[in-house]
Amino acid sequence: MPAAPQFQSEFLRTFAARGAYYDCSGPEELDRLFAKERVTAYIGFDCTADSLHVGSLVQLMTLRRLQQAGHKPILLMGGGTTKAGDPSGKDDTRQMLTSEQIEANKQSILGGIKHLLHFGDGPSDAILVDNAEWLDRLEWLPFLREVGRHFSVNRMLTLESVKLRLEREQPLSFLEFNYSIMQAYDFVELYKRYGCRLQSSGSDQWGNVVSGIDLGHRLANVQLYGLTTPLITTASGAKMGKTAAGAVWLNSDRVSPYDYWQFWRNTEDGDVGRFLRLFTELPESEITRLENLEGAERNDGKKILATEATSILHGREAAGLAAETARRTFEEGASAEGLPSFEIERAKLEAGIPVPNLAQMSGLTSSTGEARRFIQGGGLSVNNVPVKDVKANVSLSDVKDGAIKLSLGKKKHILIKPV
RNA sequence: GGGGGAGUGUCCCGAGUGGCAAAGGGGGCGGACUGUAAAUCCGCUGGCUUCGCCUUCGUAGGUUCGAGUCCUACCUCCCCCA
Repeated sequence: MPAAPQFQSEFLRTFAARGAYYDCSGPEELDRLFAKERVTAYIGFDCTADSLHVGSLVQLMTLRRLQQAGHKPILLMGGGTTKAGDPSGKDDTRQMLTSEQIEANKQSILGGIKHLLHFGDGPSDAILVDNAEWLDRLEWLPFLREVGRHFSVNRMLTLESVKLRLEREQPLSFLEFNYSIMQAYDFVELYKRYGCRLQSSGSDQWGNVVSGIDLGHRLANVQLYGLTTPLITTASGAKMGKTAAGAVWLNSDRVSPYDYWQFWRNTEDGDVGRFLRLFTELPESEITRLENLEGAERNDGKKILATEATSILHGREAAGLAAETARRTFEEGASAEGLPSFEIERAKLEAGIPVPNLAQMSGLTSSTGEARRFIQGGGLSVNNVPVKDVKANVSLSDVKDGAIKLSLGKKKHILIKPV
């Protein structure tokens, strides 16, 4: 990672101090620009799924910080680029999505991140645009003559995303090959429409950002800038936010605020300070204090990280609720109300249900076979007591305080409520 | 258009001689130890009405008591030639 320069402007200084800085085109000039005027900057997100996940959080935080520093963020939804598919970081061609799916994804993504930015007409209010607005309408030959002539295939072949596919002898369709041209075109289009001067992105998009800057010179005779953030990995080197259960999604219907809070609560020791800087807005002095706590006190830092990060995404109330549910569950061992629950007919329970079936029905395990294996490994508990026998039953007599607490390991719990 | 090669457990990579629920990794999950951490060790990592049955090796057929393994056609991809 390149060392961050000594920035003068408020925004870039904070950006770097928070650990979000990776690289930048023309750092001195961009710094002067930020010091002198309100900068319009954009970040694009593709609509490949119905929710973003924590991998995009650094980018979202960048938009938020721009806004807080009085600049103007543009949230670009890639309704158009998604129709091509970004080859970056993918071995295989993505499945082609229909326009309807893309539109539905877009709406869903927006719903999940609405707390993060303030949209409107004010000077530093965020703008929402969809690149399908212009990309959908392009005409093949005029586009090639106006824009395509500025792209050298020789250079495009050296783009990381393209090179990787070629080296691995993985297919790269012509459709995908055009992705970086579209992204470059977006940048110039946003300059023309909104005076956008800066594109921020993850470091993996650097090649595409630079293409946009070049195109700005050629089509609009303007100096555009790029600012990238580092790829966030955990202290043990794993890509953040991917588990077997899937990505840590931002939309609450995929990952509940409680589970989201838990995700941050389980941060490795070595990541606490870094994550507090990146994903919360606490002052540096407080972060320094938290990251220097020793031993078990480190958990205090993790709880604050969890609550702050959850607040930014889901609001302070939901975060507080998640924190309280976690406290009751882990620190008091109680069957806290806020845990996920599953309702079952009283009559069925009265007759007695084998534990593996109940685990499967409630969604705690994906199959009865899996539940059986967990029982054999001692990983499944009823009311905090490990189940010993695969054939064990639960019935009404196991109901305590209106529910049976079924647990998978120490962290996953579900309340079975008879109705 | 011609020639050569590849597609394996739906997380990924990858062995596989006609008897295979299919080696080995990585990743993930569970247990022990802890602090809801890391490291380490152990276990699990197709489904079910589980001492048994069912479904899996690109797709569809065929040969065989038996097919991931052999044959045929098709699909997708890679490489070379044109």
